[in-house]
Amino acid sequence: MSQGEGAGAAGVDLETSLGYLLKEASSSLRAAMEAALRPLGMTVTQYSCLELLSQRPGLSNSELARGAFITRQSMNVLLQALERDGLVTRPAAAPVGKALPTRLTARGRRTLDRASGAVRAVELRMLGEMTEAERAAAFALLQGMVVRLRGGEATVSAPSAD
Amino acid sequence: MSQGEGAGAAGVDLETSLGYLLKEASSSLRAAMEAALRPLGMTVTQYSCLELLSQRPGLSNSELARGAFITRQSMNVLLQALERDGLVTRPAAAPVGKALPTRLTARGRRTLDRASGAVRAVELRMLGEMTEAERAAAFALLQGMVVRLRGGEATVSAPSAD
DNA sequence: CAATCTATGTCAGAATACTGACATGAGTCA
DNA sequence: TGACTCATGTCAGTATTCTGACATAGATTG
Repeated sequence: MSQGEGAGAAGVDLETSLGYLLKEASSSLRAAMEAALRPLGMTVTQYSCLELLSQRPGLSNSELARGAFITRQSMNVLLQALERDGLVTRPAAAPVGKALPTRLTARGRRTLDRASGAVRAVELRMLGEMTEAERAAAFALLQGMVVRLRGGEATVSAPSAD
Repeated sequence: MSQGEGAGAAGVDLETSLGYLLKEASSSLRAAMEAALRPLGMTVTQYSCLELLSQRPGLSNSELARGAFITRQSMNVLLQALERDGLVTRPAAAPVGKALPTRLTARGRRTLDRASGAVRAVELRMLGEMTEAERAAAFALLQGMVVRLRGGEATVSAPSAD
């Protein structure tokens, strides 16, 4: 049966699997981002958090966690560190409910600006010579995969970001 | 200017970023695989290791680590557990060099067979109604990204054709 | 032959993310 | 109003992965 080399029938052929290649691409991207952010003393997750806050000010801890694809507990630890370092601010009390709207400080924005350039360079390198049509095709194909994997769930619900 | 909502010029627009979408897709795939493997009491990394060993018997610890996109130290921890549970075997002494060729046991193969079906179902769901041409296109596009990301690190040159 | 380089396996500690749990605030519904 | 459900923030413990370090085996090089 599939006991020798060729395990392509019952299993997933790693040579041609889109899932495996997707993981490889994501791993490569993460490694490249880590290398680009290391000189700035920043991790990928920290950058993701700051970038999210830049484009969607006032996101709560849970919303940031979903946007960075980690749990809200992990994001909470990260936010506490960022708050301690003066990169973000959170009100002591929630204006409504329990959600604490987080915002970048001036220092946080400056830190993000440096990192954002490095990350954009990585993304540009990744895109390379891809044409606009190819980028659009890749975007559509990946989006389709996400939709089917999640069963048609939305990504990050964008609340009224003031 | 770019400090409010629309930070599309200096940074990376998360709404249209292929990198962000790539991370989202990988996260979705991992979550789906975890959900599929949880009933079997197996993690994604464990499955990756067993699948690699099935298709490439005799891979060493370091080779498995590269194939699963983790460090060889982490893979070593995983292999020790798999060996303890009787799913894989490693010779006590290296036949050549220091590399220890790892192989699946009968029990490991049975465990993998169950998991492999579950994972293949996830991949099929991810592919959905994609045509063969679309799959090939996605594969080629992702492969290109990997090549460019792994390629130059200091040189952002990337001789563009346009 | 000897020195050097590279790759590997492994141990130990640190960093990161996750699961479990609890209390709180808001919305829903009888 | 009161019970119920859901989402959130947070604490605590666990699990996984990473970085650093060391010794060893083979290849390379002079």
